[in-house]
Parts: sequence; C-alpha cells; structure tokens
Amino acid sequence: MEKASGFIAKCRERGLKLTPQRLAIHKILAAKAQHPTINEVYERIKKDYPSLSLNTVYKTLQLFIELGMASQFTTKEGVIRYEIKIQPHHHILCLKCRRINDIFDSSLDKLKVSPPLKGGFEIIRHDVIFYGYCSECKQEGR
Amino acid sequence: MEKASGFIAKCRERGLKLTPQRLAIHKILAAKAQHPTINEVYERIKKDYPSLSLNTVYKTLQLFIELGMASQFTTKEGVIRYEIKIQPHHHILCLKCRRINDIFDSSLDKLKVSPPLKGGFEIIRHDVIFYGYCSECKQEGR
DNA sequence: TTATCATATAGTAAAAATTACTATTTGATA
DNA sequence: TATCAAATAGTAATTTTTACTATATGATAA
Repeated sequence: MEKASGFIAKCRERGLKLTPQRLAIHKILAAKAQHPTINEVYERIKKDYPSLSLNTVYKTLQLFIELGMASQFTTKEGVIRYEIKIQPHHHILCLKCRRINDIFDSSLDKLKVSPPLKGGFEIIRHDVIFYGYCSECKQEGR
Repeated sequence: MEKASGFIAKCRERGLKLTPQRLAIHKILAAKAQHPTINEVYERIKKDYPSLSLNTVYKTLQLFIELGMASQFTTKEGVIRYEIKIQPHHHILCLKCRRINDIFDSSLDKLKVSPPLKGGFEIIRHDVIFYGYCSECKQEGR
C-alpha cells in the first residue's frame, strides 16, 4: 500500500484540489497489486460514496494518467485496467481466473532491441506481459 | 504478405465457409505489418464491398481469434488492434504517429521469469511492447 | 473563521462502440 | 441443380464513453 502523502504533495504542486473522490480513487489504485477496471473502481467506491458519478471516475483516471501518476493497460481480451505508477514492473496474467500480478525483475527492465531489428526507432520504454496459470488454477487442473 | 492458401486450408479443415468477407478480412490482416483497428478493417473493405456489415467484421475477427489465427492487442491509449498470427514476435510503437512495427528477435522470445519472482505461476507465453519514436518522427523533433 | 472564486462533481443527455436478433442469402455438398 | 446449414446484412438494443451544465466544494487570503 503506497502512502497517500506522495499523492497529496503532487496535487498541491499542480494546484489540484484534494477531493474525497480523488483520494478514494487513488487509494483503490494504490492498494497492493490492484489492477481494476473503470467499473471496479466505481463500484467499490460507490459503497461508501453512493453519490459518486461514473463520470468522475473516468475524468479522474484520465487526469491521473496525464499527470503520469497512473497508467492503463489492456489484457488480451480487450479489457482496460488501471494501475498506479510505481517502480518499473511488468505483469503476469492468469488465463483462467484473470488475476494479474506484478513482476519486479530488473533484468526485464533492461531489455534492449538490437539496432538492426528496431528499424530506426528510438526506444523510450517497454512493457512485458506474461500469460499462464496461477498456482491455484494450476492445481484445479485449469 | 502471407499466402491465403494456409487460411483456405484451415477453413476447410474446420468446416468453415469460405466467404468473400472472410477472405477480404484475412487479406487485410495478412498484409505485411498491418495492425488495423476494427474500423480500419471495415472501412478498407467497404470500398470494394459496400454492403459489408460492421457486424460481420466483429464476428469474423472474433472467429479468427477463437481459431487461433489472429490476436488482438491494445495500445497504451486503449485502442484495440488486430493482427494475424504469424511467427512469435513483439511490437514497437511510435508514441507520435502511432505506427506499430513488428520485432522478430529470438532473444525476446526466450524471456523467462525466475521462479521466486513468478509466484507459482506456470507461464505459457509472453508479449513485449516497446514504446519510442520512429525514425521519421525522431527527425521531426517529435 | 468567513467570503470569494475557480475548479470539481453529479446528473443528465448525447455519442460512440459493441452485441443481439432475424429474415434472407450464399457456400458446400451430393 | 437442389438442398441445407451456416453466414450475412440490416436493424435494433445494449453497453461504454464523452459532453454539457448547474450546483457544490476545496483552497486561498482577508
């Protein structure tokens, strides 16, 4: 669970208001190993803030992304998921239960493409996604 | 450009009808380095087959995916793109013009996660996406 | 603590993307 | 060439995302 203090500082820096909605959305994303969809964010917060608007969730997540505080990625099925920006990491997705874990592996962070293969591209960053079966689904024989 | 004959054979095997729509969609995907969105597929074919239904494009692409002949992936912006299944490869995406190139690099195909980091997962496959600027956009100073 | 003001929110509506449904058409087979 | 199941187009329904606006609220400074 990431501290909210960093988030608060960032909002102050940028002159953004610290609303309960933003704090709640940040809290969901910052909880360890969360990769919720828009709707999951909305539904979870709605329990405590029934007046929350889905609109606000959309706009807040977009804001977070613009600020570089969060990012979205999409699974093979085309489901868009969100996560907070933390240290560089990659993902591993269970093909059965759809659970997504983070992988922190510095060797993956260092991947390079040899010049003849990258066709003149200047590479800024990269993501790796592994697909497989988690320990529970593996036992159930899929 | 991939041969259509493989596709035709695959359809016969599975008892699928060889319709002009399917052939056209396959042709678009099979053209070298194409990663079109649903709408791009639809618009391009509509020029020659004005009666084509968007519905058919959706269903055909889903079919191709179920058959393991195509796959979808999504860019950071959440745009879903489709491609034909060819030899294992990865992607490099220009952050400015959104062009997507394929990378064939066997060392990337061999990526592994060390057991302590994969948390019990059994890994089946993986994808790597690089982000950067292509040679043209690089020259334009982004 | 309170007044002020720009920003954020909720609520509604509009637009875009995706899926469902069905009558008709069409490819494959004999 | 006839038959039949499967595929298609067209339409409608549903879902997802975005736009718009009046109201509410966080931040600031008096």
